[in-house]
Amino acid sequence: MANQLNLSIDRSSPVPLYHQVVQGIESAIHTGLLPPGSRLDNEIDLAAQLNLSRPTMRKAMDELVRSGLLVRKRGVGTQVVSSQVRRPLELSSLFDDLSNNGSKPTTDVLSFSHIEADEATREALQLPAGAKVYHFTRLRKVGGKPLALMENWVRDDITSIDEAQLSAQGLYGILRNGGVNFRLASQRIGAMVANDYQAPLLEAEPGSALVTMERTAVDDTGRNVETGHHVYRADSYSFEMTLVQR
Amino acid sequence: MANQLNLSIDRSSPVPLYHQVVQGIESAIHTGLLPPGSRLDNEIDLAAQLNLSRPTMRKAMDELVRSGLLVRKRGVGTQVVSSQVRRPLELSSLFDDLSNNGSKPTTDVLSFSHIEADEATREALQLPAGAKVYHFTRLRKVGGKPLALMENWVRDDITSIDEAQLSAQGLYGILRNGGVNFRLASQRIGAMVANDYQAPLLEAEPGSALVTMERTAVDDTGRNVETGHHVYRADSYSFEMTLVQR
DNA sequence: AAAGGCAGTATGTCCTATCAATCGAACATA
DNA sequence: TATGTTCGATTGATAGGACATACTGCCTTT
Repeated sequence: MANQLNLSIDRSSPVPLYHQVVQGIESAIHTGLLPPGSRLDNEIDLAAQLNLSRPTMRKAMDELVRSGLLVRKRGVGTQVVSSQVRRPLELSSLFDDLSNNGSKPTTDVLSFSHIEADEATREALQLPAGAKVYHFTRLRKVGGKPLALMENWVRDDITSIDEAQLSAQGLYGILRNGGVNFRLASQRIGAMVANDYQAPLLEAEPGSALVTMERTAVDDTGRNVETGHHVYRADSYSFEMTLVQR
Repeated sequence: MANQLNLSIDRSSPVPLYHQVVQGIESAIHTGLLPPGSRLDNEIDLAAQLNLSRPTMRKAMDELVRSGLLVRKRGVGTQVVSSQVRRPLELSSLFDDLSNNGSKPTTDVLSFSHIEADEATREALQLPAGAKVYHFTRLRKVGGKPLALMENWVRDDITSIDEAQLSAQGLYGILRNGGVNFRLASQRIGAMVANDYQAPLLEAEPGSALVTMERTAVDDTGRNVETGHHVYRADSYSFEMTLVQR
């Protein structure tokens, strides 16, 4: 059952070969060339078809398995997951998500200060006593409708931040431009009801449901760069993710 | 800077070598032998110290990077993430999580039926018209306090389920015993306020905040085995996870 | 006809080997 | 002094081979 997924591999491209394969198979799945439930050729044949080594092919398939598009079973084979899977939850910012989605998010900076970190912030960002941080609250709107209320604390020894930047682009964009390479974030998602401060800002009724998210992000040098408490209107936002068995 | 993380690798063990390394480094981090922020020896030296090949060592470190315990930087090295990271969100059930946590969860089966799947369920489980499913609602308590209200639909062509089983153990345990190997799940987390049906069952005030979760789980043959809508008391439950940059 | 064993097939693990890309610091130069 | 520049160190990518293990279906045996 040779399913010709005529991918073209460009060896002069700076994109790693395994990643080209990932993209090729992803698009084959999305275009329907590889329908849900269909079986792929075995790793060795696929590698031979594309003139790749088996480890390279396996690395590509590993990624696809981890991202939830494929399932593998020893002795049997590899097949496309039957249902439409969603993108796994990746390390990205709300601003990026909305922008990639074609929306045009806007940001109101509600407060901005450069202050000495309190104990909780020092704990979250692993800062010594007396260290200063940027502290600000923002209201994110999309299509004129408020979506999220965000409060953040950012260490100040990486790049400087001002109010104008925060209005124009997302926090993660600013920090990336400042040379920060994010590697991971730990976050906690919960729920609460809108209080009298949040409700009018989000143009919601007091007592309506909000999704809460607390996040601390770490860069490639191991520093805790940023921590924040965000709330989202529950009727406009939820977290989608794909979990993969290890 | 040779940090002797005197791991012992047992080549006769059925546990893969790379996984032994993962466990060894994990425990070294948790016991403080590898303090946060410390740098590991380079991959080649580590591999030599443990008499492993570099790819095997790399595979182990890949897992640790993906799980958020290590950060790597080309040309520089690998170091332990400074903060205490939480376990990444894995494919597990609430029952397992609570049991592993030392709690003793109990389950009240509120309703149980074996019915023809409605359209939404057929869509979620990719079932043909006329297929039957198990449908049930459960109330999960821990320490006598209600925590979660769960409604599930399970395809009936894998293993049979009855009310007694559901009272005694978690759904995932039943299905695993029935030969199901879960591979992935896609889920969506949001928020709502407790309605008049949910509130008394959860012993919460109507209008209090609930965390909502919808999940569909897929097994190693690509079948959508189970889908469910769960709500949790927001004051007792939240989702913690670690996101890793790809 | 049912049960058990066997072989084929596919993924899982592990190895040696080599080159590329990138970072940081030491060094040389204007 | 300030600014490039080179180079060692380290991770990233790719190749190809060997053997292990698990699943499926077929065939044999009872």
